[in-house]
Amino acid sequence: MTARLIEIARIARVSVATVSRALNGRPGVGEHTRRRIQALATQMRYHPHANARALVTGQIPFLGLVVPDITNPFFPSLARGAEEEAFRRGYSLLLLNTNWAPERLRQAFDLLTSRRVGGLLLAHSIRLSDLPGQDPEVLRQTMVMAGVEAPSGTGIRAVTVDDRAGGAMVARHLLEQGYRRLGFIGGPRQDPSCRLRHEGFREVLSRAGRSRMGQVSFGEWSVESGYRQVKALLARREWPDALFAANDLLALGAAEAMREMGLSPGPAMGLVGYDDIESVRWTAVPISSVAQPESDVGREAVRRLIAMIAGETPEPDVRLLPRLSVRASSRRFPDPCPAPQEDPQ
Amino acid sequence: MTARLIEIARIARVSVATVSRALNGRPGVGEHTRRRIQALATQMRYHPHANARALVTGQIPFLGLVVPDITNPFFPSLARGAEEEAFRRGYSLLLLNTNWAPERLRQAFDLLTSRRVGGLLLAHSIRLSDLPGQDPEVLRQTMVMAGVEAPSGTGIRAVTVDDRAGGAMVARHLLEQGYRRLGFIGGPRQDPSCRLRHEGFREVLSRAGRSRMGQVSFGEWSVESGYRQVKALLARREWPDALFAANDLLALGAAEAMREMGLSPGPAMGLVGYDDIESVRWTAVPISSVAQPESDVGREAVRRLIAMIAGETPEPDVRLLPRLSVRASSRRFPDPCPAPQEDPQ
DNA sequence: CCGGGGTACGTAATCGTTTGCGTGGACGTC
DNA sequence: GACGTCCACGCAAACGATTACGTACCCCGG
Repeated sequence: MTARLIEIARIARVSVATVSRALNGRPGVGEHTRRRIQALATQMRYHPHANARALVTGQIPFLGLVVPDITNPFFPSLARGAEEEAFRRGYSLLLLNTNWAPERLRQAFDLLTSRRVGGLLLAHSIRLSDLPGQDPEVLRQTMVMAGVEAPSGTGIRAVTVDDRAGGAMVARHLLEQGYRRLGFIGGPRQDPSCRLRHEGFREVLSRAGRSRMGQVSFGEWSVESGYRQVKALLARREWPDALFAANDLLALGAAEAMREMGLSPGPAMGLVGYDDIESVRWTAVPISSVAQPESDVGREAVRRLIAMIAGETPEPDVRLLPRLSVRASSRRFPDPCPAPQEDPQ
Repeated sequence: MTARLIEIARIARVSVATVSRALNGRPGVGEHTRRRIQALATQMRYHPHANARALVTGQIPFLGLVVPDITNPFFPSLARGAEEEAFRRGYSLLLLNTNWAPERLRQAFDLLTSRRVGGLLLAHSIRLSDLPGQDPEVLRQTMVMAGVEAPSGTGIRAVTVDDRAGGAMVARHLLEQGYRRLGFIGGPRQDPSCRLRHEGFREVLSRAGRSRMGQVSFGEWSVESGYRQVKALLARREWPDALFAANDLLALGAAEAMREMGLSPGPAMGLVGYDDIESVRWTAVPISSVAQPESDVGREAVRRLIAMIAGETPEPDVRLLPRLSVRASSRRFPDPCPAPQEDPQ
């Protein structure tokens, strides 16, 4: 048990009000007694009771981070950035792993209404139907989307990554490397990320001449799907000479399919993935991939959320830029000036 | 703003005490008024104010999970298991990422003294010197180690994974596959995990005949170190015909070194790693590895922590068993009866 | 000598619950 | 008809802080 305010007050022969003022640096306390009280407090190992303080001030020093699956490597980095920023500002971060269960998503909002958290960071794609009977005005003031678009029309703040720009980067890179016909394999056709990555990719290609666009195919976000899509693609007459896989799982499956056809990613057929997960560095031919600034997403989202809770108007929404990690799977020419070791361990 | 007890009370024309009793299912309320109040509560969207309740009951519905780096794939799985179990029991899980800074570790304990959390899950190797001036008795009642040994002599509860058994499994597997001289490459010599994995490995070998033990070497937990250790090993006269890398980063480096020497993991030279991170599935030759039951560690640790907080005596410490994922890097003979697809995506 | 203003502190209300204790009425028993 | 029991409910004190307001005192100017 740590000491209470009242115990310090009794020993110092003053009222609790004075002790509170002294320790919080508020005016209205003599310099002498202030020192005396502070000394006493550290000596008695006083720590303010966070709950009691929260009850009266109305400030809740907790933020909730809602993720579908913390095991997915995108989220730990996001969590790391968010946690760091939150702690710096005196907040603690709650982890909520919904495991994709709508039920768990509801519980996350309950945390808001039961005042366990002061705000919510949603790194979880949601539909409007997932917000049943929540006051939209409240949501707008206590929620920030992190890494996903806000449901349209809700006016909820969001910090996202520019998927369209990512897709465009890939297209430009592949063209620069001299690839001629660029194919695309994706996840679910209606998934926003998938759609935007595809659009960015396509736009660059159409500016470079329509003939550059190879086959396009969609499926799921899985290794298996990547494998199947590539197998199907390579069964046709005309092959692309490079592939953009809209996520790294797809890319891993694609690489495997290519290998089985006696084709290895690289000069013969370029391959670029998306997300830059660890695994793509360790395939037989390391796979190029678009890296997302997950930590920054977390950090920026927290900054906005805290500002909103404090009643300030947060900075406007941002769309952070991804970065392309070029590896052997999409290098047609040996690097002219060998860059300083891209993947140092 | 959600409704308060007092507002419900006014409308129902009863006292707050009655409302509280009605909603919490406590006796002392007539069946009729109880229904009336419950109906009113749901209609008015009442949610109890967790903080206020916590203040009077003294129960704090938060647990802290302290990890050095959530980005390390061991911890998300642990966090997942812990979060799931905690939520099931009505607790929320705080994420504390120390980033290895002792300063941040101190802050974690402050959360305990300032009553922000009711207990701490430490998935973070610590020394006694990291617990400065903490009352050891308090720690024993509010902390559980998860995945790491407790500092000896502290009597702190711990849920760990049996590293010695893991090492032994590897040795037995390699011998079964017909490998003759087994080498070992490790992380820091004084690291407990490294030491135990080595001991388990060594014990099995010495029972199988001293001659089975090849070279042993230590370094750091990194790809780079694995690479260097293997290069050094293969510079000697007598080669082992299989290697146990005490963690997967080392194994990845080892595989790379072997490849550079024109040697690929498999029948020619066996290789087994430890931790079973995603990346080892995607190397040119997929690498066998010892998988740890991280989720179970988290879950079991939470169960014990909650029991302790509730004043019950928790179940005794456990040492969970790891599981070996056999892949091509350590298969000398083709699988006689092809098991049902080990790594389905 | 009186009054005004500033300083240093205490008193008490407040945040939203839970809970021990008191009380009035209905009901049953002798 | 008096008395004891129970039940359903209200009253008020907690929990541990913050903070508006009141008050005693000192100092200084007119």
